[in-house]
Amino acid sequence: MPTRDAAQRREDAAQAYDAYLASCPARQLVDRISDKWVTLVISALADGPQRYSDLSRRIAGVSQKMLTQTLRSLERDGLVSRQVTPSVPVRVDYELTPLGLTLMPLILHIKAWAECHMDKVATARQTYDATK
Amino acid sequence: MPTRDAAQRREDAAQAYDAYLASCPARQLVDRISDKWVTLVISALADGPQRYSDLSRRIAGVSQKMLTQTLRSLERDGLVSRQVTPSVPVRVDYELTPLGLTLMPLILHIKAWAECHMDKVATARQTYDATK
DNA sequence: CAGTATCCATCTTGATACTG
DNA sequence: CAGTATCAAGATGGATACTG
Repeated sequence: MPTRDAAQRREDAAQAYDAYLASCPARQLVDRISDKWVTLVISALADGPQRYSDLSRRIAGVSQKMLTQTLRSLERDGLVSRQVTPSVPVRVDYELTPLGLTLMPLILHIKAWAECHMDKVATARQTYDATK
Repeated sequence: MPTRDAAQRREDAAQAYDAYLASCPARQLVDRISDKWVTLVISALADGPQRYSDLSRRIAGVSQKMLTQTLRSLERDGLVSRQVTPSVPVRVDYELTPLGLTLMPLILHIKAWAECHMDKVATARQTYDATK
């Protein structure tokens, strides 16, 4: 009789994996930019500081909840800064931080790859779907 | 009375946004690499062809369902090829396609950025959480 | 203007069991 | 070995209503 059954081993593997995930910086970044709205917000802010209402207009289709949530998480990660002007009505501007700016080229590279190769991906999909 | 109420306008915006999403190649790519397992599978395959069982062992914590699902989607996108050897028991090897290989440098860049800057992100998170 | 709070549908994920 | 099928649970996101 083994000291560990299959379920136990699987649990161990899952825990080891979680630890790996938690310590893997690339994984964390991917989790970050993989958010549905993060890249859109960063792209929008690439043109300079924007007000909350500007962002919600530029990123059509985003709900207040998601926009706020995305901005909060980016602010928490130090990628975006938030500045409140206590006028009436209140005005809030968002801006990429220096750290956020270093992430920009990365997103541009992704865009460039996509623009070069996504047509091939689309073709591959059609071929695959037709074959299936 | 306006010809469109607020709900109507929001719906229009959402549809326009969907159309934008559907036609935006960068968006599609982000959707692709943002998958929880895609980057891990591609990283694993960076070292060369791997069998299904090898992959499931290297990417500890992935369920059969998710591994299969991820491999299928990558195959569909033309990023990974699947080769079946009809022996007994059957053997299946997965390998990056030329297209998949062009995606590699991108992922390496992401890794490089992460390794350089994620400590700052971690610090920013701690500061934010402490302030809050 | 710039949010917060709540509810609810849906999508995703994983555990489990079974198969050629 | 390399899957497929099914079901339950948690995460996700959007609609809606309200506020300093």
